[in-house]
Amino acid sequence: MDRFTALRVFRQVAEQGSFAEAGRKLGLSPPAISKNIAELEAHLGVRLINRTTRRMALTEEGKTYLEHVSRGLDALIEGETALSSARSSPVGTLRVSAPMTVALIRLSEAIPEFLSRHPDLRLELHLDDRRVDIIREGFDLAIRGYSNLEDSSLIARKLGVMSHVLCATPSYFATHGKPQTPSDLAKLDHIRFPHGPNADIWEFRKDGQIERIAVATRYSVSSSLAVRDALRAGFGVSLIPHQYVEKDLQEGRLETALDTWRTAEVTHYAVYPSRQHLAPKIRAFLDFLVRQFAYGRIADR
Amino acid sequence: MDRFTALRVFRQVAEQGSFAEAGRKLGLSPPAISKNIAELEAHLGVRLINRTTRRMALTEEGKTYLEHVSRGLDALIEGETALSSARSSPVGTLRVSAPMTVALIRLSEAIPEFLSRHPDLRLELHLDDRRVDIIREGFDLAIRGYSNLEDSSLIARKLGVMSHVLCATPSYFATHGKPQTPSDLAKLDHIRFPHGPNADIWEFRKDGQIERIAVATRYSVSSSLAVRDALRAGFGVSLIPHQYVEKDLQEGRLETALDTWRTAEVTHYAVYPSRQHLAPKIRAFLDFLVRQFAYGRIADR
DNA sequence: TTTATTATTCTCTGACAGTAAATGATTTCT
DNA sequence: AGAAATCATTTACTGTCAGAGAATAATAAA
Repeated sequence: MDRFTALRVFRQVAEQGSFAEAGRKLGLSPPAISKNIAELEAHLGVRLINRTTRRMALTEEGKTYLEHVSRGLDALIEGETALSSARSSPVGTLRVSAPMTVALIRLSEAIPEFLSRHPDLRLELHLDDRRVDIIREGFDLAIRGYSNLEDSSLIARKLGVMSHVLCATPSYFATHGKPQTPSDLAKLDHIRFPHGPNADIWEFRKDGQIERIAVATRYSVSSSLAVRDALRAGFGVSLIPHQYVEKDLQEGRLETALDTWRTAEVTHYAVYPSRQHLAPKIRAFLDFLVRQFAYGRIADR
Repeated sequence: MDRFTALRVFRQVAEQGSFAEAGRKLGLSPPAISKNIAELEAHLGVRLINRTTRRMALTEEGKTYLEHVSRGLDALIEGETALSSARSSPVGTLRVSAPMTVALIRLSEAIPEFLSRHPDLRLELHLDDRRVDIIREGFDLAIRGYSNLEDSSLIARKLGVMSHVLCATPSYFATHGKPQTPSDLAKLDHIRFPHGPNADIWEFRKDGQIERIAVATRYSVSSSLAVRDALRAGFGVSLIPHQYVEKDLQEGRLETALDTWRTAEVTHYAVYPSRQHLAPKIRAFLDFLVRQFAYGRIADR
């Protein structure tokens, strides 16, 4: 028996005082009403409605049951309406995990405007270079710089690719010699960034040819911004996203090398649990991300 | 979709934190759990549970929905338990309609004991010689002295037969002459009781022979007890249930006539709306009635 | 690695909710 | 008064759907 409709029928009948009228309101045939009431009574073992063909009245038990049923149905319906706003517009709290540096470079400036565009949205942005378990920790979305996450049942939306450049200060190159081939790097000091796929091996590609350099380093630091600081201080060379050192290159603080070689790339993904019934708040943030990274790509020029 | 089970599944999954475990508790297979959740989400257009094969967590919307669902289901379950007592023992208020005189003769003495036997029962006994519409006026049961009520959809339980006697005061018979045949009644004063099938025609039967007397009367009164009072005052003759004048006959205040003729009978019925899911409180009162009328029949001897 | 558990998809089947037509009962209209 | 209309219910009947079973994919633990 479909209890839910039986209960709705019961309430409607009680309100209308008529089987036929209840049937009309609910879009059901009179036999359906009869059957629902009869089955509900059979299930409860209690007569709810005294009725002849012409008159009907709730029994005492029917009246008490009706009160509970009404409260129950109202709560359930209220629950649906509570969700209807979440289904149609971005509301609620959005929990997002993102790597520190990406967030600082790509997002943090634009977030205030994003939030002011969605006044009913609250954002919890957790900046963390860890690879978080978004289900366990309850994140709606995470940004990741890993490319090999297609296996999971999660959905990964590609946001953009960050090309890396090899660079150091002009003076460092002046004293240690500017490398002409990847193998020249062996003589230099490497600053290591432990996250990402290129932590311990730097790859350089040109014309189908691949050179791999083992990273030997005295300084490993898990933030690209700290890597940049070390570069600026003239400590050595490193691979770093072009974006992060754009200004330094323009203003001559840093200098690139091996420009003709293609090297490491980091592809950023937005990862979220499911494509089905994607909440508008997630949808909105996804769109925001895509826009931000697209804009960033132009700035990469 | 069966919303009721879907909601129960949803709550169980949320409580257990596992689809499989919820399935075990509810006696459903894993696919059934999956499907229920998926269909519920489809109906709402909202993702309620983020899940991989190994981990699951309610979404923000899922959490708010769960609260409503829990409240709703609790109310419904509470409603069922509220009825369970009414299904198993006589509790609540019992509304009964009965003719004044029958109630006084057969019931009122015994009712206190009946009520003390069922401490959770309240009785509203409406004494009214009217023929009430038990559905419209919300009675659980009515006692009627009419025999021709088999047509209705109501249930009629035969309680007992009251035989009538023709009587008057000895002095009345002395002055007006004691009737030897029904036709002798024409000369006497008739006290009329308007309810019942024998209001205007008195029938007398003997040996397959039927005599009918048209009642011509100056005094019609709708209570048998008032008829008795008029008889005692020597106003005339009347047909009255033997039971009502038992003492008067024993003590010589009244006297019967035409004893060899069979005359009017009133059959009393207990009438109630339905045999299906008969409430214990009604059941108990019915049993009480049957017992009372059976006892009364013995007293008729 | 293997093994075990979990969620999901697919296919299939029995049950069942609903409809239409017919019946019985009662009220209201003419 | 009778006739017509409305109402609840019963009886077939049908299309749908909820659930089980087997198979698959994903993940965690041993």
